[in-house]
Amino acid sequence: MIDKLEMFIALAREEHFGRAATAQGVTQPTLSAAIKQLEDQLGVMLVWRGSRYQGLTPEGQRALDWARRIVGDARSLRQEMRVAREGLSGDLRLAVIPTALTVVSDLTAGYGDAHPNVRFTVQSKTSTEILSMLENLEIDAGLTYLDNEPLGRVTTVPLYAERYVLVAKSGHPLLKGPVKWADLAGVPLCLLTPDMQNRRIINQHLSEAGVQVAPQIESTSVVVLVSHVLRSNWATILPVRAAEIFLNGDDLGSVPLIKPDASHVVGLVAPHREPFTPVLAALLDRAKAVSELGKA
Amino acid sequence: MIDKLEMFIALAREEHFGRAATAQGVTQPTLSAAIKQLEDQLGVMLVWRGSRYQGLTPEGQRALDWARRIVGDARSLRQEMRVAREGLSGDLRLAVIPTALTVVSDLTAGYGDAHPNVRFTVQSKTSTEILSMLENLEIDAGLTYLDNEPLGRVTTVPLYAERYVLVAKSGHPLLKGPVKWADLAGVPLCLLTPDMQNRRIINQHLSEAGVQVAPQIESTSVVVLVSHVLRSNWATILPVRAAEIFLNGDDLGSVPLIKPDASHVVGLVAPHREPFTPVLAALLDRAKAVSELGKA
DNA sequence: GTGTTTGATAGGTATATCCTATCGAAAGGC
DNA sequence: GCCTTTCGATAGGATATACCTATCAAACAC
Repeated sequence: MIDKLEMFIALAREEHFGRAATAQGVTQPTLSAAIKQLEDQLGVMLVWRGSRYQGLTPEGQRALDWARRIVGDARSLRQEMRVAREGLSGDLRLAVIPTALTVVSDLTAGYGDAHPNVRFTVQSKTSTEILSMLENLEIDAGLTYLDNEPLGRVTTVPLYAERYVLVAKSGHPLLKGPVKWADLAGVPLCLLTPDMQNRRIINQHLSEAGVQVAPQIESTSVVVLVSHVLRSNWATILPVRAAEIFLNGDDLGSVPLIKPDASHVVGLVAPHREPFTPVLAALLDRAKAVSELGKA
Repeated sequence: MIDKLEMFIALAREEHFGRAATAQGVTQPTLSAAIKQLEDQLGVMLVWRGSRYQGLTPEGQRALDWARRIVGDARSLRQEMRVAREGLSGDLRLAVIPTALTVVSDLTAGYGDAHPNVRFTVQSKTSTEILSMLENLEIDAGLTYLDNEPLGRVTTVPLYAERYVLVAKSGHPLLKGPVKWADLAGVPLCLLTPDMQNRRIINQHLSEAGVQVAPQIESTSVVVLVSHVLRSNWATILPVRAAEIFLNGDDLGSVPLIKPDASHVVGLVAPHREPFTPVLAALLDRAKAVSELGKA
């Protein structure tokens, strides 16, 4: 039963029998049979059938919610028993927005010492991807914005409030002192791609300041932005936490962006499943410990 | 996996391999093997083994919590799919304290008309039995006291506040007007057995009024109490809701018990499992509709 | 039309499940 | 102290389930 629910979740995620089967490490006929058996046992059709996958029926959608919960709880049970057996261990899968990647080390630093048997897997993803991966049980926790987009049924630990700086090569004319958002009109910029929430936030502040931008370079990676800034006169806008790792040498400079003094809360999100698994509970504790904001 | 968790729950409940196997409709070797496989899969010992059942290990206790949740959710999934298939139907298992048995018809009256395919099974149980049956998934909801004993993780809908009356054969000298608890010293009484919470509540009020009682008749059934009252000069103490069904004729009389004007809240309790199954959600709605108290 | 993609079907084999029968250890009766 | 009963584990065998490979039929792309 639980195996079939896992396959059902995989099918809903991949929207493709063959891919879902591969993801589950079985062959396509096995997965097809499993879905059919699930439908027989539940007595309802879960998937619209044509010659190809055509989405879930309404019942399938409701069943998916239960399946996610049941499978998630079953994994929690197994994990908790493994912890009882061999102490905190296993793999903790994180997905993180690009501008918060440097914060991961704040979390792992203390954690890794205390629990050397816990491995971390960190992926860089957009905030919407993070939420959907959380739903699909593909990650255990995420690091993303807490105050902007609807989050769903999750536990959150606020970590810090993003503040923005303009980053450019040393000597750039705007690096003299704090820069207003409105001053950026006409400044050549490179920014994250518009599917990233950070970019949407920046767009919003720019447009509120009456500035139109058409960045010459867009990327999903902060490293790409900074390396372009280093080799040209382009500037970029980054949260302080994302920028400071590049500011050790003399090549780059940064100044605060003001008016408004924008601030967006970033924090840890995890599925809300009481009680938390020990590995996740330890991560949440660690997050609360390093948080700059009020304890949740 | 889920079947094994069901067997594990049954074993924890019955504390006996053979009985648990019977309860699950399998033979004892099958259940023994299932538990052993569960232990192998989880990699921990769940049950203290001797030549007989000796309780759960600490890991077994934790696993039991998860097992209850997983099995409960799996049942919810199946029930919700059945409802999607054939409308509200199935069996709704209730356990009720004896003094609230007459209230069940308030709930079922409207419910049965709207959903004729839902069957009710109603058992009379003590409040502690109700909570443990709720935990063990043996019932879907209960009717019990809400304000006295710790309830655990459940949803509650308050229904009414119990008020107490003295019930005796017409002509009994105490039936002239309201009776104080303190007036009951020396009055021959028959009461519920001390394992019932109602009796503990009554004992408390009596002892606070300085009255010692040693009932000649104790029973777990209100009917037994009333039939004794009818045939003798004994009196009994009952909540109004439990007494009024017997007060239609002229044979019995009742007067309020005052000083203090005791009041204890009775209501519906159900496992807290979001979202609720449709059948249970309908019952909770019905309970809120007939509640005399503030809506929860 | 032709080739490709996609999910369903068929058939065979390994595995898992569940039963009956029986055993050995511990507990209980007298 | 010995005998009986209770309880859970074990053994062996029949049945059901799960999963694979190979193949098919329908829909789509061009």
